[in-house]
Amino acid sequence: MSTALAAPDTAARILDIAEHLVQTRGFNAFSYADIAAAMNITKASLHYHFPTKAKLGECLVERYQASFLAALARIDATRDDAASKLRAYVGIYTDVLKNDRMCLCGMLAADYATLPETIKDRVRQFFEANEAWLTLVLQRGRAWKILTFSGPPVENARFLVSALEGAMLLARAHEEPARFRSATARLLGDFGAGKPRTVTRRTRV
Amino acid sequence: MSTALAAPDTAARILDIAEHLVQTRGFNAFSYADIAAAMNITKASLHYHFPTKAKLGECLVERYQASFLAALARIDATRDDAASKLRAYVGIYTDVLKNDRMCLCGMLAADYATLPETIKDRVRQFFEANEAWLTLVLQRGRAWKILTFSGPPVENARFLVSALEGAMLLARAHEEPARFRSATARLLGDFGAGKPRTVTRRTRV
DNA sequence: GTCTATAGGTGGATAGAC
DNA sequence: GTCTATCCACCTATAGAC
Repeated sequence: MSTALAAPDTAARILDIAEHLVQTRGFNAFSYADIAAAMNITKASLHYHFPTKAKLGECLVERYQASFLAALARIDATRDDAASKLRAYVGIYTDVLKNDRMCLCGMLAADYATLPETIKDRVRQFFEANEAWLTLVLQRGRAWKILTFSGPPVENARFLVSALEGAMLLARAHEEPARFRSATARLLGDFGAGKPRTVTRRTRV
Repeated sequence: MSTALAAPDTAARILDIAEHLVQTRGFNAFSYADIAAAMNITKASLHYHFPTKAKLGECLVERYQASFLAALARIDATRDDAASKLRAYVGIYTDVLKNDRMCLCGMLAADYATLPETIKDRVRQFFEANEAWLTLVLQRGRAWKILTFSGPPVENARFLVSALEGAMLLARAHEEPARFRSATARLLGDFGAGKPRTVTRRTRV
């Protein structure tokens, strides 16, 4: 939120680069050497800021979740109805994919079995926070007759998260971001949160 | 299809173990040493059967796709209506997850950026074959008024695949296979392919 | 086909100078 | 905070004996 143009501190820059590497390659497919090369410093220097790769991973998820929760708070502050909130939520994922990245925690979910316990815990916590927020949005959206869906809100929230993560995963594998747009349009439509005004044309049958 | 009880040949056993490792840990988180230890042979012996890890990966996807296509052919041969076919298709994924495995190609989709080109090609081919089969099922299912959905069949097929992969991914991270069941029930219901008779109880609102 | 032995590289991590 | 230098474990892969 600061308007200062000061260069980010070293720890933050390390996290930026590591985050990008994990989101594109996975936790087991990047090394301290990769980060060091990108920053023009040595591997040893990295260990001063993050003693182990496990610690680095923990900080990575922690920061990612904080930034995600901040985005959710902004949505709550700026969007009135549940449909608009849902569209904004999907928009977060869309922005992530725009940079050819997978969701950090979606990627870590694939690496899950190989992660240190501390990181596993934080990944689960990330998804639970997402589901909790979505559950509230769905509950209220249905109560106010803005959103339409059947079944318990929490199950629909979980379905939304997994469908979005899966759509990101496949869109990346096909190198076709358009597949993600198609999936989200369908998802939002199912919940009665589509945006008919800005849709270019609606395919019929 | 043979009824012989002969021990599988070495190459096949290697593939079995490698497949399990990739499905649980990912392509970059297993080594020849892991396979060698599980088989009580040396790493060098593995290289006789699969000269490089890239070749091993190719054979892995090739075999997986062949077995998947065979399963689809069995569905076509034994199931009449599109709804039943769709449920059987979801059943394949359910069986994979039962062994605490992720779909092989779903896992490789996460590792995608780090894969050799030859494996990338095969992964995409796997998903395209799935989408093609599903597209046909959806087309005919709607034509015969057995399945209900809106939009082009191919987009719905893609949505199904990505939603299933995402549901597997998240169910594994939460260590709760029940989440996958919930997601598939919802998916099948959306397409009018639910199985109301065997559902224990249907949650209402 | 499987072994021993080894090459050549990279992984995360540490010690200690500056 | 960053460096050089180094450690040891592990990686994929090969050569050549059996």
